[in-house]
Amino acid sequence: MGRSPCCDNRGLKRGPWSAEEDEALLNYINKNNGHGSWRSLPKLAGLLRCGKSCRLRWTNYLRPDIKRGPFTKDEEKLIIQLHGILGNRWAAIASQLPGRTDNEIKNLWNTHLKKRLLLMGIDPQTHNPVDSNCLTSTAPASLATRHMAQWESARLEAEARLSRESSLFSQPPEKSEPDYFLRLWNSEVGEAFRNLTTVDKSACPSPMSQASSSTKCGSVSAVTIEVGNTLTGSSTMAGDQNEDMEEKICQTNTEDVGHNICQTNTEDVGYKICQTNTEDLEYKSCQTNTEDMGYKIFQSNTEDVEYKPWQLNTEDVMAGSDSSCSNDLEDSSDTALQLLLNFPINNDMSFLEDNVDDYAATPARWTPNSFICPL
DNA sequence: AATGCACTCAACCGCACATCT
DNA sequence: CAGATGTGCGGTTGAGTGCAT
Repeated sequence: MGRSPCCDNRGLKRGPWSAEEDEALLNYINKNNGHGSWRSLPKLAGLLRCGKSCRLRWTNYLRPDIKRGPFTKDEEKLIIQLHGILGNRWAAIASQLPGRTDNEIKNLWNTHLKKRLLLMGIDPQTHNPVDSNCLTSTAPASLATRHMAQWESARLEAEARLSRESSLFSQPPEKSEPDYFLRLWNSEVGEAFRNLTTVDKSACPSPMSQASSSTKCGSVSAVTIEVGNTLTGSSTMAGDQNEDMEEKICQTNTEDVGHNICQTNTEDVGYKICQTNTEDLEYKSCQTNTEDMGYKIFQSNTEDVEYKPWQLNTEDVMAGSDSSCSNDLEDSSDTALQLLLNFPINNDMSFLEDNVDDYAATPARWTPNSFICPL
C-alpha cells in the first residue's frame, strides 16, 4: 500500500487471512476467555501477524456476535440519522447497530448511502442541501431543501439547548456532544421514547414516515409527548418542581402535524419551532426556568393510552438504573436526541425504499408529492 | 475471449487517547 | 508528571469481482 508499516512487522504476514489463521485466532481467544493483550496474542496464538491485524480480524470478522448479511432499510435509515448527528464517528454509530461493525458501516456509507444522499441533492457530510448549482437535473431539489432545512432546524434547536443547558451543570458534556446524544439515546428516557415510538408504530409506521403514510393513520387524532424528569446536574438542586420547565411535542393529527416545544428561562430565552402541517412549518420552543427542570413523557391517542416514565425526585433517579446514575446530564436534555432522530417529521427517507437505479431510471416517479406520500 | 473500468470490502496505516510505570 | 505502552478510531488502499465494451 506504499506506506511504512505501523509497527515492526517485518517477517509478519499481511493481507487476507487464511482459514487456518482464523481458526488459530478463534481457538486462542476461546481458550483464554478473551484476547488479553493484543500485542502478545500473535506469539501466544502462533500467528505471524501483528496484534493490530489480529484485533481487526476479530472485531470485524470473527467476533461471534457479528451480524452477517445485507443491511436492512431500517438500519440504513438509522445510519443516516445517526450520521446526521454524529458525523463520521463510525464506532459510535456502530454501537447503535448491534452486530454491525464500524468498518462495515463506513463502507456502506461510502459506497451506497453517500451516493444516495447526493442524488437526493443532500450533502452527505453536512446533511444540508447542496448548492442548487450542483444539483442533478433529476433531483427533487426543493423537497430536499425543505426536508433538510427542517433537519437543520431541529439540529440547531437541539444544539442550542445543549449549549444552554450545559452551562447549568457542574460537569457539562463539553468533550463530546455526540457522546452526550448517545447517552441520551441510551438512557431510560431514550428507551422510553423508543418504546413510545414503537407503540405508536402500531397505529402509524414511524415518526419519520408519518407524513408519508398519513392516509393510513387517520385514527390517531392526537399524540402528545411530554418528557418528565426532575434530574438535575447537582444533587443539591431541588427536584420537585417539575412543572417549571416542560417540553411538549404535540401532533394534533396526521394531516396537520404540530410541535410545541416550550421552554422559558430566567433570561427569557425563547425558541419557536412549530410545524403546523407538512407544508407550513413553524416550531415553538420556550424554556420557563433554568433552575427547575422537569420533563414529562406521555402519549395520548384516541384510546387514551398514556405513558409516564416519570421520575419524581433526584433520589428516585439516583436509585434507578446505571444509565441514570452514570451521568446526570443524560436526562437533562432528553428531547435533544429525540428532536434529532424523530423531530423532523418531514425528513422522509422513503427514498431508501427505492434504489438509486430506479431513481435514475425513472425520475418522473420522484416528484415532491410522491416523495412525501409514496404509493 | 480479452481488456478496461467501476465497485465492494477486507485490511492497513497513522493518529489520538487511555492506561500503566 | 512524563514517557512508554496498549488500544480504538477514522481515513485510505488495493485485491478481488462483475460488468461493459
